[in-house]
Amino acid sequence: MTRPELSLAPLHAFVVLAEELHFGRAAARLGIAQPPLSQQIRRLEDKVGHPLFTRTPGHTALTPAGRELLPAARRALEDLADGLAAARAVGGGSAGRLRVAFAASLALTVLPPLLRAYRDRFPDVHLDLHELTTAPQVAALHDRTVDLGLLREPPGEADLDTTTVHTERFVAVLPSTHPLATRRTVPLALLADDPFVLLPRAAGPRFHDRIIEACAAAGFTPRVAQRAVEWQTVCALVGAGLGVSLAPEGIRHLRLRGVAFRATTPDTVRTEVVAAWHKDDPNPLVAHFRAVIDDLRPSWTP
Amino acid sequence: MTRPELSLAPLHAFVVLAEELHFGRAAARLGIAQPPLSQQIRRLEDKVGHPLFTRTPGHTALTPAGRELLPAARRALEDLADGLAAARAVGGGSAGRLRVAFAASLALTVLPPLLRAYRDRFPDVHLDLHELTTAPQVAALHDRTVDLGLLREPPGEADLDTTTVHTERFVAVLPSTHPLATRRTVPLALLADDPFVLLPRAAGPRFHDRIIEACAAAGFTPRVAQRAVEWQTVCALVGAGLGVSLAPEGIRHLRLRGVAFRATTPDTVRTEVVAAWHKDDPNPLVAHFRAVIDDLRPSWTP
DNA sequence: TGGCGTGATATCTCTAAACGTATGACGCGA
DNA sequence: TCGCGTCATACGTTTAGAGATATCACGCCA
Repeated sequence: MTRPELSLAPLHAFVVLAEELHFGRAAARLGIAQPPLSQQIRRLEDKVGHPLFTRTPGHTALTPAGRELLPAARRALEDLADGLAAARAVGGGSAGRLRVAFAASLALTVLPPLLRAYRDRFPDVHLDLHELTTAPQVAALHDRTVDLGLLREPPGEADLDTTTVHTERFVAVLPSTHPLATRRTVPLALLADDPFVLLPRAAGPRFHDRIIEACAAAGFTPRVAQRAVEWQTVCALVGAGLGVSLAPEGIRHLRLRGVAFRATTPDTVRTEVVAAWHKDDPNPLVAHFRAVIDDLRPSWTP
Repeated sequence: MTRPELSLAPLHAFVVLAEELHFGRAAARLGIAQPPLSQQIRRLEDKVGHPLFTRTPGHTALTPAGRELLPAARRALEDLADGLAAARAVGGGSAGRLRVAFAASLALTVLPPLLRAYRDRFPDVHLDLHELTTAPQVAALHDRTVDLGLLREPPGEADLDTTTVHTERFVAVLPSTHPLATRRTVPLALLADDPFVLLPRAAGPRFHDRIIEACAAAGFTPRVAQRAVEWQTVCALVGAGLGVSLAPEGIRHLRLRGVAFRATTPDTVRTEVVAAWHKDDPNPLVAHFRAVIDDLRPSWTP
């Protein structure tokens, strides 16, 4: 790439003159007087080294050299105008690409309204969605393969900022044949002797610990009979009678046969859905997504 | 087309910096000090309205907006560099398109070496060749659908300039059975009583008149028994015994069976092949073609 | 032949910005 | 904690060129 020999202003004048083929009218369209236009064209011709127009009295026409330069000039001007507009759109956050990771269970609850609201406001932003559990999300945020993550419980990493999207109560997941399934609400302590089906702790340590804490507060340590990586599987195992479980309220949307979801007491035990992003990420799309979260928060936390 | 908001110099700096991702090295490549580069980039960012680079100590990187602008800037710079080079080539006459008309009979004689020499010297010039008789050539030169014409006898038009490419003697075209075919040279006067086969006068009035004049100088007016639009046909008709003809020496190349070409006396009667072009045509390709004609002229006029 | 239209020229002003030197801020690694 | 690398800032100089007005040159047509 070599140093540019021309400037855009004279090239614009050139293009306009090539369209008008009349110095007076072209100057008017450019909003300048006629002499400066003559000068600009002359300077341009000096730089090119050859005349670009033939000026016969009463008729201005392009020379072959001018005809050769015209399409290039036009393309360059259009490219730059388009590129500038695109850069502004991206810079202003009204266009671009935002990479969002989310925990699988959120696809049933907060994710759809969030995406719909965001898309309504920024239709020119392309969303790359990645379903990931907590640990991979943190890693992805770390090496910048993802701009924003939606996960259960704040990850507590120094270089990540978070905001709460939503807090949920826990529900007890019971086989429908379970004696407690006849009650509307289940005190946690009554589950002390049941075997538990839980997610592996590594998938989301903080969330897992929250469950253990809740049980501890109720006076027992859950006996884990089985682990499964997805809520779908956890609930299916519960339905098969392998045990009970504690799950965020949103899991109710799964509606599996043979599985009952019951509110638990005390209802002080809650779990958070949070958004996380790289601290000081200058990407305006991230800020916009956060704004959408802030706007929607009241709508699902009554 | 709207007024350009950017200039090329800063865009060039932007592209170089985007390649180097290092202000010091980019400045060195641009041949300037580092502070001016910082300023140019800052001004550019001000115009765009958003940062184009993230400057974290030890690392300079493109922002999404910068990534968006980069290809447009690169394309614009390349387009203009290419366009400028092309315009210069065309303006300097080393490239472009030259439209040449020629009389059909010249395709056998002067045209091939002329085109070969021209093409050797200006390989990037595209030649549009049109076979036309004299009158259409003059018309085409007039409305600029042709840049240069090659024809027999100067057209004598006020707005056309001409140069002689070549002068030729006339040869008698005889059936090989004709009594005069036994001679090496044929005095024109001996053809006084033969019927003539000639081109239509309208195809090239001056050339036609030249033949009539030659006969008049020999003391007779040719009796035209037949007209034909092409030399090929004229000679075929002569071979068929419909008469004799007078033709420029170059027609010998036709070499038809049953037709003899014989030199004529007096040899003062000659015909000119001329090139014609619009007076004051600024097209350098025309000038170059004329130069090639001038260079080649000695080679075929001994 | 004298206006009219068109473009070129002359001259002046003014500003943006290109560039340099000197220096400051800041994180990072020894 | 002290350099070092890296980029930003401050400030001054210089220049290209964009713009204006006034005027000239020239062909054309009434």
